[in-house]
Amino acid sequence: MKAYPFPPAYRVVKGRDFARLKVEGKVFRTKKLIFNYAPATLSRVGVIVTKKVGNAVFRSLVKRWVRESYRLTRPTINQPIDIVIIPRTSKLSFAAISQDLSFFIGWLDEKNTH
RNA sequence: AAAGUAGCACACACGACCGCUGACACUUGUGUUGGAGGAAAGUCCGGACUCCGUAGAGCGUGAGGCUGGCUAACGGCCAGAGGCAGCAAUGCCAUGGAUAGUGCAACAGAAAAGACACAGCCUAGCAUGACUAGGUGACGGUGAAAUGGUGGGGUAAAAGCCCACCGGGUGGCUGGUGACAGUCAUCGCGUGUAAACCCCCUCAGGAGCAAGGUCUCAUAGAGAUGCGUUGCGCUGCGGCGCGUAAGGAUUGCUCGUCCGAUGCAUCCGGGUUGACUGCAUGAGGCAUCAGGUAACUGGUGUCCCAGAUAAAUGGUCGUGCACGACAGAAUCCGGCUUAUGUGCUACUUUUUCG
RNA sequence: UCCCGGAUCGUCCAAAGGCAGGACAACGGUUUCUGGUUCCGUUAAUCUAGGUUCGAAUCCUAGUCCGGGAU
Repeated sequence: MKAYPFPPAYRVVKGRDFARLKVEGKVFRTKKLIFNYAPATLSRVGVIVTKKVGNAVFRSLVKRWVRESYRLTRPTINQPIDIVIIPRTSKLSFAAISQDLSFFIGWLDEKNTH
């Protein structure tokens, strides 16, 4: 049994889903990331990295960081939810992304219990 | 040792665990194995490949431009010629034609391509002048550029007018495949700009993988092909003119070509979304032998080496060091250009020591 | 990914290879008791680097940035 699998089903892929999350979803912001989220039947994640973040190499690295940190924190999500993560700045690191993501999930958990 | 010139190589490595992605196996969720670059970049050139049969012919337009070779092709590469820069190693050059023609050369300057006028110099005349006639040709605050240059002879004053050397044009001879070089004779020889128009030579049909092809699903009509018919006037019954229709299409224009109004018959197509395909065995890599100064070519052996589609290479730990620059494939190749870290080799100049 | 177009004062536009001009804006003055209007003046630019040319915003080459089209 795999501990932290991350198959393609766990990703937001369709352009329609991105548009739906943008219109119907709610927004949560930290200093470095923006989270668009909405309830779903299966928890999924998507990443949008704009050109102001950096060049192609760095954009691709940021996407890998986001996916890796999501893969590791996904078991802590209690309610199924779709998330689109949008980095806001070029001052990023893997540690910062992980910290913000787990903070967002903790905030979400607390909100649902109340 | 310092400064410089040219070329080549590498692009953090290894191991463990957790993940991503292609292929192949079988026990269908495991295993084995492959997984970014020298520039993947810019999209600046050249091709392959695909579609457009209204893609033909001519003109135009665009690109290239010393010579010979290489190449699928090129604006690329190699070997040379000439010129420029540098003490040198070496580097750079859109480098055909300015007597085929046209244009332009601001300001300044007498004059900017017409060698004339103006100013000057000289001679002659008598009216002795701010004069007339003739000779002369670059001397004259310029200018980016001034009618080949320097020196001498010559003359009334001068001038390729004459001579020597240098430069240039034309013709011959020699060497070279050739660009060109050398040499002899001859001509006293009217600027620059062709990255201005242009002339000459060479090349180019257009669009681009979001090209193009196949399938599924839903919706509802339009298209293709073939055959026939089509008005009026003249008539020698072959045709001719007018009209429908002085129209439309053909990715710059012309010619040429095609279409057209209506009836019948036959056939079934179009767009959207998604999937598959195009799509990785190639003008391929490596080794070696042969030919060639070289670029490159040929033979033999061997290898298969990314293929995604919100888009695959990351995270953690350990060890080592130079502590890791520029930077991410998207149809594929050959170049060019730009960005960029480290190391090595050869050569040049200068200095010091032996 | 493929294919196009552009870059001139702070802004919007001009400019046959020969002094970069106009409008608005800004600033200073004039007029007014003050402000506005009017009038006068000033400041201010050729995306960058090379090349051709006597001379480049203009011609050529390379780069940088911005914008557009094709799903």
